[in-house]
Amino acid sequence: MTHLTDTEAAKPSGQEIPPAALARLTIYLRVLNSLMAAGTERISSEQLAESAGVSPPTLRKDLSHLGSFGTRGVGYDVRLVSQEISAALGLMHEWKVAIVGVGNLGRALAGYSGFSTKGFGVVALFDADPLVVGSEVAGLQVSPITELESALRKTGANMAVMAVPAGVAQGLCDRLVAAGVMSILSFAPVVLQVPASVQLRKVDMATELQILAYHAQRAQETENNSESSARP
Amino acid sequence: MTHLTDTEAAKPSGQEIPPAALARLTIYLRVLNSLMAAGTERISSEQLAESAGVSPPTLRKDLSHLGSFGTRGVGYDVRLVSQEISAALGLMHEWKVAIVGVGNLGRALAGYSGFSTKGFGVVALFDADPLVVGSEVAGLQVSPITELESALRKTGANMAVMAVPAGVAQGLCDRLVAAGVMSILSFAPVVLQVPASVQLRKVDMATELQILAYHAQRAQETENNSESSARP
DNA sequence: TCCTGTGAATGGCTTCACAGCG
DNA sequence: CGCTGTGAAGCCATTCACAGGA
Repeated sequence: MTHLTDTEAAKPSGQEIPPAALARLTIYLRVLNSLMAAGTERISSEQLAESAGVSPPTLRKDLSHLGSFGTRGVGYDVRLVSQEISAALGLMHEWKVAIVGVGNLGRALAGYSGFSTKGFGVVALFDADPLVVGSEVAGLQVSPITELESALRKTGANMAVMAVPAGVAQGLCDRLVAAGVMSILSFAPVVLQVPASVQLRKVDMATELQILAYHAQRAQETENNSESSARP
Repeated sequence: MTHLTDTEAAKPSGQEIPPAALARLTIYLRVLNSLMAAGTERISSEQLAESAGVSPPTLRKDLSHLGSFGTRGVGYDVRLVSQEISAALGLMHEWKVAIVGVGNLGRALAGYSGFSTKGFGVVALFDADPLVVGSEVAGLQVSPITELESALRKTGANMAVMAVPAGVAQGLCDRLVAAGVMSILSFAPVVLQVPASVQLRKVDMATELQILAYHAQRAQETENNSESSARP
């Protein structure tokens, strides 16, 4: 009753992939690609699951969201599964990415080799600093932030990565949205408000470290407790 | 029946905080700290929830994991809640962080101002490149990777951030674990294998972009379908 | 009366065991 | 016979509506 989009009901292409499964699919894709580079042609769910750090049933269930393309009694064709995941994730054509903010982080992102090999191409760089504007980074000339809208249109960028200070993030984010960018990845340590139609993802190092600190503290407390409370 | 650790059942201090709630708590903390800097002393769950981008019930439930320190009919004391979250996350004492890999990314991380103000201090930098070793980054001298173990011991680092190429990540990770580091944040685009006792978190830009691509593709397909399918 | 705190219900993810096909 | 594919069950977390106190 919930999904009315099935025209044939043969392949689950209209189904939405659960977020947790989606994140894992990207991991499988990476493992498969490195297997392919190493010349491996076939792999079982058990081996692939171990390489990806998940349980075999989880792996099979995740792949089943895309369809059934394994060979029973044998395993998976590495190239085929890689291709199917790529297709499901929308990586068959290249996405054009603009990087906003060319500090150390922006430079690191611009030079990230994983970009070009995996369906993403950096097409524009922006910065507000006059000393940085005009310089060449990773083969691209840095544009002034004043030209954001025009350069986005000219390059046809449809994704943006924000590597800017917290204070200016929301303003730039609004400009990106107004310019028609529907997918944004932000490294700025602030909560950004965007319309529901825009996909926003956040990478936040402070959050990650704080989560680690929480677990580390818990581990220490448990240790202390088991020291002092020698009693079942 | 599940939790047998309650000695008094008054304050939920022995309870484990659900992962999703934990991640949100770090966001609340950031919002609260910026409110505090702005001089705000009180805030309602509704306002705080909006600033953090969550629903009010979610916020209240999350905070209830730490105890009850709001005033009914009034709201929350900004400073108090900030302090409680900090205590729960283990941020009352400073964690000593070593950064492994001083490329553009490592440099960006070393210079990240959020570190010092929020319970984390960078105490050591490592790199394999002889050209980088010995140089000063963010007020610290870069040590050669050969001195990893000795420098970790000397500085008392108990957390590590890895900003290294995929190929060398597992080897360095093993060395960190062997040296007693129990909390690792990795930016390397590979699946790292660690003992269950070690907390490993991963930040993966490729994964984030791929997830964005998936949603962007879905949005496009939906758009196309509603165009062409006037009626099957 | 207001806003917080929480118990109950919903929904989704993971796990399991078995069916299905090469 | 081996390994994949999947339906069903169990479990966990989030969500909601209401109770509870200042």
